[in-house]
Amino acid sequence: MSSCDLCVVRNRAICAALDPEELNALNAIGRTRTLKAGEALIWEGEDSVIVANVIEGALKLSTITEDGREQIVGVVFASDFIGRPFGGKSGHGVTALTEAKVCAFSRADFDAFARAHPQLEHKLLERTLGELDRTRRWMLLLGRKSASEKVASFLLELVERLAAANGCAIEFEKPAVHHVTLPFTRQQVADLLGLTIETVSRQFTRLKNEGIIDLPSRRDVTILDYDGLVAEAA
Amino acid sequence: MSSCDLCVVRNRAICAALDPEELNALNAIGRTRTLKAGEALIWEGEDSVIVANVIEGALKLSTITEDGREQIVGVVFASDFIGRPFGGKSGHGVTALTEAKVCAFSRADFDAFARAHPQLEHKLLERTLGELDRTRRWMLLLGRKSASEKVASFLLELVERLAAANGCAIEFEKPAVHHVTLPFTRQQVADLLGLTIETVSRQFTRLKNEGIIDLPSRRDVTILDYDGLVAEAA
DNA sequence: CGGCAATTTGACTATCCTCAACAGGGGTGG
DNA sequence: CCACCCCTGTTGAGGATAGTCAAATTGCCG
Repeated sequence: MSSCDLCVVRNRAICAALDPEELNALNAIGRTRTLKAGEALIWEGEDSVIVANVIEGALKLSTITEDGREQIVGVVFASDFIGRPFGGKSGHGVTALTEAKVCAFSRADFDAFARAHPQLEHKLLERTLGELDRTRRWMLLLGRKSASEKVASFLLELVERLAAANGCAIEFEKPAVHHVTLPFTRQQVADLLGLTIETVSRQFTRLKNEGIIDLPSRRDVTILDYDGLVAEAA
Repeated sequence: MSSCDLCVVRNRAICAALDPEELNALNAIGRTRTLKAGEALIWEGEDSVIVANVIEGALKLSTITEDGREQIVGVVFASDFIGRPFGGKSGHGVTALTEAKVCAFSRADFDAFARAHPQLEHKLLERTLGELDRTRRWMLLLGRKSASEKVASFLLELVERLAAANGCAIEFEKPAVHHVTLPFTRQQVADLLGLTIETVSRQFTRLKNEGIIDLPSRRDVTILDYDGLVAEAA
């Protein structure tokens, strides 16, 4: 029995394309790995040597300029795919935001396996197309939105994604009071939104003062007025 | 004989994965279409009904906020793929920047054909992964670079991509004097960089005054000091 | 040559960044 | 168990970058 049978993302990750026998073969070339918060899995600019599925936790993809400015270019959660198959260097580093568990493969092994299993490649293609859509939506935020719009949009996107990552894909009650535990520090939120930490902090407290959100702790946000937040997101 | 035999992007577009017989079958479901500059091929938010290969010219992918702010989220040239296969709405409009020629398919037809031809899906996957890499690099520009860095980076990326699109993939002499004809208006450059038209204009004239570029006409840029431009791009 | 749209230039302003000081809270060690 | 410390986050003041509004200029097309 392959350990995949017990995998919590078995039916949501790209592995869902495989039948039990194929899954066994894939399992044979992968190994699960646990990362502490802050631990890096892939470094920016290195030759792409591993790819992985996220089983649990959250990781950031980010690039840094020579002079130290950082931009987070993606965040992945359970069931998402990490890495750059089929040649090339990885243009961004991958670092755990929370404690995380991934199912990692050597890139060469994965490439060969994928090419032999078109169903898997198809899933990967769908996932990549979706990620590209999401990334392009984020570009509108980075290029054209104000600080207040950025922060509001960020919170909305986060509740939606976390809800999806936790399986409740069917129903998502929008006008309710939501609660989120951020997998980010303020600095990381800033790096995601293209702002400074101070500006992010000011926007958070402004939203709190206006009664749109509450901030029970540094890592927690309660959305008290969902429609108000939508209005802020422009 | 399929018209693909004469196609100038035959060996660079995703069609390169197909043998002559398969190509015939693909050709049967596609039709070439010519677009004038400014003409739209896909509208933002509509159900994805067509996909296409670019044969000639340049097109922009862009999203617009309700209040009219626009962000260009991608630019495609000859041999690039357009559209969103496998369900979903298109999150951005596609509009010709120059006169353009595309090879268009009904999305349903293309989906079915692609699923039956893993080689084609593989090419599409590689292309999509590459596009995702490029898009993520652009996020660093949007989120973390200053106006002067944005404009310099834009010019460098453009000469590189146009050189690649014109086939000279092997050799690209960096330190030489380069000349580019922009497929963009100033407004479109602004929408690409997340700036205003005035700021773009000021940066162009500054680079000109500093002898780094020359501006023979509104649509033409000559790079006089490549290294200087690289230095500006940070 | 005139008209029109795109671009440039100028003056002023607002937003966000920078630098700096302060506050809070979670963990450690006494 | 409490006090202290360090890290993260918040708040404040001032300044710089890019945006806004307005006018002048260019160059393209009939």
